[in-house]
Amino acid sequence: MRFSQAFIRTSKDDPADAEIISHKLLMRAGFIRKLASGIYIMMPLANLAIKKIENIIRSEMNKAGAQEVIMPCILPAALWQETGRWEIYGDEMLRIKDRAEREYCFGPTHEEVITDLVRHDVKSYKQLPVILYQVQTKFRDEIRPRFGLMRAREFTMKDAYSFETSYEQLDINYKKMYAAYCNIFKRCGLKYTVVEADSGAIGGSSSNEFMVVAPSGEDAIVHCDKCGYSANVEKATTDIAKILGPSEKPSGAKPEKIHTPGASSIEDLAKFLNVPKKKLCKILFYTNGKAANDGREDVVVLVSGEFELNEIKLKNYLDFVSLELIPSEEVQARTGAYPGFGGPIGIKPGIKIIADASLKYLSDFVIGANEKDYHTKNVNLTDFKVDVFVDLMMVDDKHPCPKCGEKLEKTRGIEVGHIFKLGTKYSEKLHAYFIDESGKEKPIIMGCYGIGVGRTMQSAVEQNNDKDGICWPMPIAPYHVELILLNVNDATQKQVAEELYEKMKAENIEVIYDDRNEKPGFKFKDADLLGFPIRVTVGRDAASGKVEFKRRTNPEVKVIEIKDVINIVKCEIQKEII
RNA sequence: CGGGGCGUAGCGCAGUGGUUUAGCGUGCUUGGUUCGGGACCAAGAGGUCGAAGGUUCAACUCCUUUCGCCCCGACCA
Repeated sequence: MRFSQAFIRTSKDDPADAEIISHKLLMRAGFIRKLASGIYIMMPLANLAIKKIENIIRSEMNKAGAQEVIMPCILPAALWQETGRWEIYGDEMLRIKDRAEREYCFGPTHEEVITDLVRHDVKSYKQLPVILYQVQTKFRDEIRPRFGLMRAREFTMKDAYSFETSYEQLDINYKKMYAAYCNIFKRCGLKYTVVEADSGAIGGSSSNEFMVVAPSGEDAIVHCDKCGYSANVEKATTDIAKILGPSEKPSGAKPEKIHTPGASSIEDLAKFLNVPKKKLCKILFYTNGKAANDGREDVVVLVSGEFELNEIKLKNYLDFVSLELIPSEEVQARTGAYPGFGGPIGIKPGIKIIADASLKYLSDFVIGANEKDYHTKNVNLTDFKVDVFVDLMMVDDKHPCPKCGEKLEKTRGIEVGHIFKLGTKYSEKLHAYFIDESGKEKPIIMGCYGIGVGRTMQSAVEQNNDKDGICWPMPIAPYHVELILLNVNDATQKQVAEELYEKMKAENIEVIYDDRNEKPGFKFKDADLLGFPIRVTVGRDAASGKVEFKRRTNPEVKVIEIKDVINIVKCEIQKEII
């Protein structure tokens, strides 16, 4: 491609509405343009990178035995009504009507469609297992789109779905997809980590997220360098026993009210009583936010004073659409507890008491007495009723790894891929059944596997840039080589550059040739901003048969013989494309 | 949806109730000089000041409504 003819416009200024570096760079370098909030145009350069990512994905999916299909974007309401998600999906689903007032949505995901397809075409165990995938546009009406392609409303997703006759088969396919995903992100040149994730609303027994490590990531993750344990904080846990010590037998001492004036926080109380936080119990009051006459549900939550509550875990456990703290002035009336000095003894009947798993390690602990300025000490689990114990603690980077006890590291990540074991959630609702060897009808077991394509591209930029611009990893770079003619008025330079350009094209080298009549500095700045991995500069040494060779990420400039250019370039490209 | 901010030339921004012709930088066009890290000179083109309504002798400026965009939160793969 000749730069002079390319549809590329770069800018010196950061766009006003971009916040993170990758968004700024993609805008400045002319890769993407915003059409509306969360809706972007892929310019030619972005399209080239996207297509490379898609092709890496395709090759790995195909290698893993998956088959590509293309499902529609416009999906009829009826299917979604069958699974109940027409209502559940809520405002995030973009709904439309046709001229006959028939309802459709713009597909936010495709479990319903693919399951519908399979229920019609698969009848026998002999047709299973099968993995189908597509690379296609999704629309999710996000409450708050942000950071360019990171959280767009319209975006390209590779979504795959597996169908099996047994959980053993599902495990095999899940592992295949896991491995394919590792290959995909590795081949894209990304530094990524796989974390245990909460399967959340989609359900299922197991779920992993593929995270590109970046400080701007929207997800917090913990990682253990020693054993490799990695998890989203939504899901992560720790070695509670190691922190709280082995559970001791209750001493037998009777619960006793103690005066603790003004000590309503765990901090104050620990100081006032001069006891470690792990001898204290924290109590919190949550609600689903509904009105009293409209299905309101209030719950009491207990956590060891040593830990913070992880609201995401709590919300997922409760399956509340909304989780809110009960306003402190209403706590007493609604739960019977005294805010600041609340305790589980004396809670109104009917209010569920949920305890973090850490409570099992507590004995003779201190908790509020439901009376102003009083706590109760020597409390044990035998002194009140807990409805359920659930893992609700929030992991911190001072906590030990739940698997090996080493200290956990906390980082942030961008979720570029997510894989789930779905089980029979959709097959049962949509009646996607098969006949097994013994002639029995059974629901098909399913898995689903997604990759955000645009997000993957932007993550690559987020992870590979410097003060001058983007540094594309070779495998997904829109062009491998930028060939720069420094002075278009110098006949020798021009001839050398033109010949090199033609030769590179003939050798199928992906090259963009900066033949514009611009000053050298201007071209260098553009080249750095655009960030193609190899720069070949035809300048003053052209007369003596030499040009310059430079890698984007290496400041060193090598002067090489013109006759060697093709070989050197090809060699550099080859060694970085897996 | 709550809180905050912003809509003025392609982009980034200034600006003011009373010079009737709305500015700066950059980008764009033309001519010339330049040519190794975003050159210089000159001449140009480009705006219903987001939209609608109102107040006023007079509105880009004040008021109301509305649309759009960004940030924080809630929420979400």
